Amino acid sequence: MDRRTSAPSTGEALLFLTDEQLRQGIEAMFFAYRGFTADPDRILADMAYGRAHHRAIHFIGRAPSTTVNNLLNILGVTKQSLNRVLRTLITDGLVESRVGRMDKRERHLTLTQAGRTLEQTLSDAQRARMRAAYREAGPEAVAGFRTVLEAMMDTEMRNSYTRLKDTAS
Amino acid sequence: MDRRTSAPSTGEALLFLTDEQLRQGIEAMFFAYRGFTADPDRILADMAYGRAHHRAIHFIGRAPSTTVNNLLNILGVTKQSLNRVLRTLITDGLVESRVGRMDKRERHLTLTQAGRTLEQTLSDAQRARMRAAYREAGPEAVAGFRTVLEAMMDTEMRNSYTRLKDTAS
DNA sequence: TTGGAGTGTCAACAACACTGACATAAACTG
DNA sequence: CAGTTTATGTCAGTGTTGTTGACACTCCAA
Repeated sequence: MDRRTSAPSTGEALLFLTDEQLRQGIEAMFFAYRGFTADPDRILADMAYGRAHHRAIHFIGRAPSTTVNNLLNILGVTKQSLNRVLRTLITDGLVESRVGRMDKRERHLTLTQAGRTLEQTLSDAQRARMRAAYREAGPEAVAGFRTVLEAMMDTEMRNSYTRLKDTAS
Repeated sequence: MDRRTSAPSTGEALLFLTDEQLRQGIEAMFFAYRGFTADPDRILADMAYGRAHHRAIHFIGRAPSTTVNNLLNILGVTKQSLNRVLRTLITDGLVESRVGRMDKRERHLTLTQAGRTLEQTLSDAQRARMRAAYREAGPEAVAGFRTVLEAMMDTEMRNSYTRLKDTAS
């Protein structure tokens, strides 16, 4: 292997990473993400929905009764962009929007039964691919996979990610 | 909510993967990919270019003298979509298009000096993040990361990926 | 009461993907 | 050579998803 170590200033091992190694990682992310989204995209193509709808449905299903603002932070888009998506989902009866009890400005978003059904269909497809990849790679690889991905996130995204992970029970 | 998935029927290692574990992997991909593209996106936002230009520049720089058709296969977009991007890059003097010697129907694409400069700027930013993530995660995690990503790709993409990896030397 | 936060909406626009149709030149094939 | 296929370019139209900017409304808190 072309990995060399030298006297580290801290306690950590000092990793020398060639541009070539990094570029392979970059390309791996590019090609893998295409596969990652391919299955839900195929399903959504037949409906009037796209990837943005999938994301909204996923995170509403994940954290029911979440507010619009919370969803905005997770998705990292403008409220105008999210609103367009939410409006279609609400009028199509996939998402329910309830005025908050405490703070009546807030809207709490929950999947309807139809929304849960679609969410299930989409995530079944995505999980199937993820499961196959995990099985093929093995548990140690999966742990490494998760570790690198977490290190690659921006701080705020890592916070969102961790918060979701911890509220999972 | 600790539903177990079915076990593999063959003699492979028996991995029990809960829906929750898989969902965390899905969300990790989502958040990490945002970070992955954030730095080049920021740079490109100031110019008249977007992510599509970055991808074209990356793969032309990676495989100089590649043909349009080859690039189409790698990027997985329509020729109309790619052509729009290539046209701007060529007229802006970042990419050179030469008629093939053997087959004069083909156009061979190469980065100009200006193109290489931009490519360097963009990939420096992306590599910096990748390097930081790799260092933080450690070599075993990196190996696992790559293994899982490869397993997640569609077959054709994995072929493209491997071909690029092997021609790197 | 005033200021600000949370939300919804309108309009305009840009990036990037798609389909469909057509044109051109070169290469291949019978 | 004639006909077909391949590689590429281009035009026109459309859809999804993102952006700004502006404005209105409700409600909370100082």
